Amino acid sequence: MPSDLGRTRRPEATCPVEVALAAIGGRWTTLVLRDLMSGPRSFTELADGLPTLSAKVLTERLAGLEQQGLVARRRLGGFPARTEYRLTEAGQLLRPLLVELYRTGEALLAVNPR
Amino acid sequence: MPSDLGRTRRPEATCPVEVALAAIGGRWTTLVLRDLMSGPRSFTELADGLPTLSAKVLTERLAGLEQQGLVARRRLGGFPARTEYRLTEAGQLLRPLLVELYRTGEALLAVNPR
DNA sequence: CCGCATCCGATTGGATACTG
DNA sequence: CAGTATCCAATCGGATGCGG
Repeated sequence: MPSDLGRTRRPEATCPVEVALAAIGGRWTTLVLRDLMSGPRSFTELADGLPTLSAKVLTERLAGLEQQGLVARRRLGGFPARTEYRLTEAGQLLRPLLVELYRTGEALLAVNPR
Repeated sequence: MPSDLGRTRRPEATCPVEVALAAIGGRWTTLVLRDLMSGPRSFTELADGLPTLSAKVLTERLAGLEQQGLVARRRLGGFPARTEYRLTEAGQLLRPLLVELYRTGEALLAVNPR
């Protein structure tokens, strides 16, 4: 955050903060990212780790992340078909942010427990 | 992020990550927080800094932040009435997260420019 | 100055059923 | 296994107008 405090007129897609928010935005997204942080996963493996997440939303999240260049899809032939999802180099950049989200949440809970 | 990778079944409100996301969630919220980071602001000062933000949404954001204990409201008597909003101690805890959001966004833009 | 009330269109996420 | 296709309820954010 340089010295442009208080100057932004509206949320712009090119603002770094907005870019980062877009990456982690949407329900379940941080959980999907967390699972991918520990290594490549197939569609079903991800779905199994998040049992109450519908296939539609998982598809949407993965498509969004792929479009942002954060996740790469790899179709593996054979039958049954398999698809492997893994974080790209760009996706790895999100790790410190997820850690900071966790850290901040813990600090908030310590101050103001529920 | 301890070793509970891949275990969460659904987004739970008590998860630290969800707590942090709730704090910064919603359009404009990070911009409102950024303006408050540099000191107390009145309703109109905040609105002037974010000209395309409707009063309704600003009210909603401030009410939400207040309910989470991140922002404190102080009514100043006199006429016209004045209300001062400032970050609480808990709200100050969000500063490193905002910095990290900015940092991460910059890094993403460097890898994958728009 | 500081909001609240109301309405409304758009987006979101969940449920369900079906396909290559 | 890995999705797509619909449909639907709920939420969200923007616009406008009024009131303390």
